[in-house]
Amino acid sequence: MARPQDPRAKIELLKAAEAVFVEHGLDRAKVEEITARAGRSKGSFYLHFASKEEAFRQIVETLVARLSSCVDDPPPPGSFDLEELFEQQLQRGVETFEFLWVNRGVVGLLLCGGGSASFGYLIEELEQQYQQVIGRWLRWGVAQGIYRKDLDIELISLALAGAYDGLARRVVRQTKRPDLRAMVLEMERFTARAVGTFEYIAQFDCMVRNLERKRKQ
Amino acid sequence: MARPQDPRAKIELLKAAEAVFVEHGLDRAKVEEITARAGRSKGSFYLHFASKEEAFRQIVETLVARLSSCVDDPPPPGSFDLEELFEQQLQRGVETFEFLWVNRGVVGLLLCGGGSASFGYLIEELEQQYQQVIGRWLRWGVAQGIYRKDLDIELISLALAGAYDGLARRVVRQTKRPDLRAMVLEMERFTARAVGTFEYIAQFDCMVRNLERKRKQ
Amino acid sequence: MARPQDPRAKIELLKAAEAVFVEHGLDRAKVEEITARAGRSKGSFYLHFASKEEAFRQIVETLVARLSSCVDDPPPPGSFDLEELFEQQLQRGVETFEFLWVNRGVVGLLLCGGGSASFGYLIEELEQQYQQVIGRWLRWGVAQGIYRKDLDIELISLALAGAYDGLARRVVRQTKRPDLRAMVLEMERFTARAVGTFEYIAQFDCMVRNLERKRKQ
Amino acid sequence: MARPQDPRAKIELLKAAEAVFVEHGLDRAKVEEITARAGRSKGSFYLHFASKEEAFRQIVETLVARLSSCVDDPPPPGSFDLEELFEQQLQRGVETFEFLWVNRGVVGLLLCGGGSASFGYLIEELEQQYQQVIGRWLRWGVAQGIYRKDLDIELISLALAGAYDGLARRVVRQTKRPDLRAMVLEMERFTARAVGTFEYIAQFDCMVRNLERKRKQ
DNA sequence: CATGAATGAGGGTTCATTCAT
DNA sequence: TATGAATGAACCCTCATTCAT
Repeated sequence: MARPQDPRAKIELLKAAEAVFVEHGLDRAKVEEITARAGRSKGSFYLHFASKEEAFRQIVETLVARLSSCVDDPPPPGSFDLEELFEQQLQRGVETFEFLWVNRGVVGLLLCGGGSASFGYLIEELEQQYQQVIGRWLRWGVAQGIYRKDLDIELISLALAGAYDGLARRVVRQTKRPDLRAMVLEMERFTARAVGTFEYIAQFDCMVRNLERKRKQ
Repeated sequence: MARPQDPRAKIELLKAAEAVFVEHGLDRAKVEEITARAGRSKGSFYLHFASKEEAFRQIVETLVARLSSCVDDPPPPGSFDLEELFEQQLQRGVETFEFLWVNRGVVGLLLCGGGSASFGYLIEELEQQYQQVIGRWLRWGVAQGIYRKDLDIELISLALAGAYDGLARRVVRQTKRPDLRAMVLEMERFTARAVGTFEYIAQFDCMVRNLERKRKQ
Repeated sequence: MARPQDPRAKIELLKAAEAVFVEHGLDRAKVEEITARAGRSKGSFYLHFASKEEAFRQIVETLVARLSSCVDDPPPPGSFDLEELFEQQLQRGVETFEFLWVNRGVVGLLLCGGGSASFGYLIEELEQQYQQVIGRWLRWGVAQGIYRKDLDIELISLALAGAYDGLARRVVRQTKRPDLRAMVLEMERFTARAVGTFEYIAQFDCMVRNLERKRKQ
Repeated sequence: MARPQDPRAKIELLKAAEAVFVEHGLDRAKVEEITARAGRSKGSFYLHFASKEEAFRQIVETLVARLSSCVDDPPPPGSFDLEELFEQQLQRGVETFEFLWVNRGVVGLLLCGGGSASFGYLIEELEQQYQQVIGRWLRWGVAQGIYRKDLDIELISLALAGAYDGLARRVVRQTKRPDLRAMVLEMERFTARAVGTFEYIAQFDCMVRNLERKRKQ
């Protein structure tokens, strides 16, 4: 019977908070600016968040959780269709980068130490997780015979994680939407050449040509 | 403001400031903690720096300037000894990463958005600069016939800059000094495979073998 | 503001308010805690009280009013039965202390400056009133020839009011119900000795013995 | 070499704080008002006190400590000059009440629950301590044969402590300095009559007369 | 009338910066 | 020049009160 809670309130506050955090970082963001942008009173902020940090945490943790689910482990050993798998991974990659692009504000924040010294651990964990998945793919590729046997997995996964990481940083910094598909494809090609056997490189180029042909139809 | 007499004062303050900035970020760093660590008075800080931000700027700009000089453009067209050049670049890369390692505190700060939303432009400029140099090397390599002709220079330079960037981030985060030389060599190998012609890749492996042989003597 | 319908509401709110005020004092008591304890909405509080202070005032003023009626003036000059009078006063005193004990929460609050600097006047007035009644009894006793003629009424009434006051403070602070009758009786004995003539003291002891004999039957 | 700390600062702040706390109680006192009255900046308050509560605690604990030392235990068994002892105790009492009068602001605050629900324990402890000392004097007096043997020490000490307590409350509330000596003397007389044997009461009156005679010379 | 979401004034505390010594 | 005491603007958060439903 009481005034029903405005369902847009929290969403608008989160949106405003996101914008302000992106603009100023956690420490310089003012709760008052957040609420002003959301067109609400200062007090309303505390109806939805226990503190400024709490709102920040909510924003970045949500993002991290979604980014965390953006990578697949390699399939279990057994028969599989390489071309299909490649297409899947490419699709996955594009989706991920699209997600990054759409959320480039907060992602930028997150990649920059979380806007505050105290949230760096989040991105560190995420990057470590990514690097480990890459490591597993590398080992899988070696086992499949498509990647070179002499890879220093530790170093290469570091470099590859770094390459994707750096790419992500650059994407979120753009002002115009880049051709994300081309970008991911190029990264795949890049990776294939860096770690693939000569045979696989040829096979890879062939897969890419097939893919492009399909798309044009 | 006249130059103060005691030259150690500023150095000690900078050292302390660096440590405190690294630990807490610009916004949460307290001038008092800086001066306390430097064993100086709070007032002395303002004899050397106009403000907290100014000290921060000095620290990061100095670092950026030195990092900025860590890359060489490719040599002008004409004859050159590829092996010597490779060795030079390798050497350069190791030195750069050693510098990063030694200054890993501030570099980490810098890579994390400068510890505050307002210094991100510094690292952005630096990364852009690196990417451009990489782009020039790529074009040079293509012109030399050692890199593949079908490279999307824009994308590849982005990816490579990202890879080095990501590697740097991971290095400065380590607690134990990694084998930097192996790391740089691996990155070179990685790059060579990613962008080199098949011929060059073979030549590259050969160069690496020669190099290792020399080192052992 | 029309009288609200639900009469239990106000009672429950007053009970809850009393508890919360006793626990935290006026300033630190939160309206929300009061309504939560009363199982009502925050808004309902303002249907019954104009403000938090108003509720507080209502609680303490009610108490003060009832405490105010706990003392009798001495009887008019003329004949009277001293033993009966003594018994009446003793009874009255016990009832008063029982009332204090039952309401020890709010009484404690009231005696402690009203939980806030702004309600001290209430207790001051009450204590002054008590002191004056005591003064009248003293004068009456002197006139009756049962109290010593050389009493400094002003001072003695001050001391006696203080003694009862202090006793009240101690009673409301107990966790177990003390023997209130013994307490009041002791105070009466104490008073009798302090202000009575030697004759009256003997008479008093006799009255007490009679009383105790009656009670045992 | 730096600006020396103004030695009056803390004292002035304490004085101002005392006044403001007395006026409004802990919760309603504003740090800003304290510093304004002390003619200082708001920040200066925090150079001397960790928090508003801390300043409050300092003020009341100091007072309690001094009040705590205002009572003497009875002398050890053995011979002693009763008149001298009486004179000493009278003197002691007068000094105590003079101290209360001089500090009537804070004492009033203290007696009113410490101005906040959370400091009540201080006065409770103090009052308990006083009551115990009174109990020891009573036992001593009984042992000396000057107090009646049938005293309910527990109750009487409660009543006496209450009487002094109530007196103190009334004293600190006065606007004009009362005749403290007369007051204490009357309390002594009051006590003597309440608990003394008939013999002692006579002796007491005699001591008082001697004392008054001495004073007039 | 009853509800509880929304409001926003208010105040404690921090800390960069100034400045008297 | 060097010091560190003093300053006061800034800002988070609380909570009494209002009011739309």
